Amino acid sequence: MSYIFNFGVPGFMDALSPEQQKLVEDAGSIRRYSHKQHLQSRGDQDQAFSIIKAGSVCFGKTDSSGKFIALATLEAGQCYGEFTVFAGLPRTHDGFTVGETVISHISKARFDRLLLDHPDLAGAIIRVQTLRLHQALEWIDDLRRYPLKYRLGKYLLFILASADGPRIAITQSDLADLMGVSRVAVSGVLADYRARGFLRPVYGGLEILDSEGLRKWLRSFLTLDPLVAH
Amino acid sequence: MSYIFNFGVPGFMDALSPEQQKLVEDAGSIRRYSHKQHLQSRGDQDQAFSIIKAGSVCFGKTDSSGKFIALATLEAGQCYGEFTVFAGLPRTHDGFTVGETVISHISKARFDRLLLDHPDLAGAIIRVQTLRLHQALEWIDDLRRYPLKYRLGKYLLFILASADGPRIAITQSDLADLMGVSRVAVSGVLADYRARGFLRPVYGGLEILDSEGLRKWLRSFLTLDPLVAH
DNA sequence: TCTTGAATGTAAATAACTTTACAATTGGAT
DNA sequence: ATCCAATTGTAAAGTTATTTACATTCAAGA
Repeated sequence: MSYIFNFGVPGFMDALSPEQQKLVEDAGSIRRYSHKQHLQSRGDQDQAFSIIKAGSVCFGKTDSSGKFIALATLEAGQCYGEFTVFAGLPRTHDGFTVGETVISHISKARFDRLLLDHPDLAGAIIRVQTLRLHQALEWIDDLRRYPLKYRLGKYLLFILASADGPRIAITQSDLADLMGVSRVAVSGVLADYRARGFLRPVYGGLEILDSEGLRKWLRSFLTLDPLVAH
Repeated sequence: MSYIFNFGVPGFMDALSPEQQKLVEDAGSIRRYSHKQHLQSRGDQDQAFSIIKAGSVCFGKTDSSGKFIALATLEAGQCYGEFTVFAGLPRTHDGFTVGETVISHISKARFDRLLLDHPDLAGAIIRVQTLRLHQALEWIDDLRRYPLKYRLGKYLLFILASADGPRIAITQSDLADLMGVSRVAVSGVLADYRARGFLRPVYGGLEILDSEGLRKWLRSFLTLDPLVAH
């Protein structure tokens, strides 16, 4: 899984040359975490740029009523903490590990120095942040324009593209958190997809049976969406 | 009005030093437009960075069914075209002028050279793009978490903050386009706000009567929102 | 002053989604 | 082999927003 607004957009590390990658990786200090360990809370003032070396991290926000909405689950190779380092913001999301996780942390001070010493990093950063902003605005349009019935299908195709088989390992509850809707709503859409022969729910995941059929069906609704056009 | 996801975030020009502003402004060529003149369509391949010198520009997307959803209306002093210049993307939105408008255009080639000659511009760009991304993610959370009843109030407070009086000049239809909902829904929420004494609809706009009352009322629902906390 | 297009207010039927609830199924642990 | 917690399927009632429709109000121009 990845930034759910961020499919098709390279992570920071991918946007860097091998030499730049080494520079950034060497600047960090390694820490290990167990499953479901708390990493940060929205509002925390610590500032650091972090690279996930193994495992994954789920980010989201919980309001006072206890409702959690996930923004993304980042996996090994991806980074977070850009907001604190690039814009000086406090932590914008709650974060916790999913599975045994290893993370390399770079303090803001150290990252700032890295950027001063290697101004060529700026180009990659601008490009990636701009692509992410673009994806975020596309997502906002999707949210306001299309019902869950179509958004979920689009999302599943994205997940499938980065999966290595027709099986997607995600519970309907987690899927609901990521789409920002109730589990019942997800369950209903999946039942509809099953009836159409697009997929088959299995315990703890989904098996996509006809991704091309799903894509074709979506294309007739999500008319201005090149991502589904593929 | 401004980027509706972007309140509190400086525009590019605001983030630059006076010398940098002059550099960027001097690089552009001026063009004049009449009211409701088409500027660009989603998918256009031309690449340029543009600064609105007078008037304003409305950006949004229209799908094949004809449904238009606005992203933002930018006013004098604000810029657009970052996606084409910073990330090489085609135009992401349809754009048209609102009122007599004057725009300064800088070609991508010229902007690239500007950035090469003045690498100190990169810091401001990174910061602004990161802040915008942050605002976009906050907006996404709002969309998924809160009903229109609360989102609209939050938006009105933002508009009010950059207005010079209690009167906001925007029709309910335009408000609906900006919120991505139907005019009827906006009308209903405004009727509710009127009943609560927060505002009074006037022809072609709104008159805010009790912004502090509205803020207080919102605060009890939008619990994790510092913007309303103010 | 009168006309006219734009904007507003409101109602009714429908669609999308939520919350709550409960039964059935699954897979791992003892 | 059995238990148990997690997951899934589904139903019902309520909320939010949509679409369509129509009457009313407003402001600007003839």
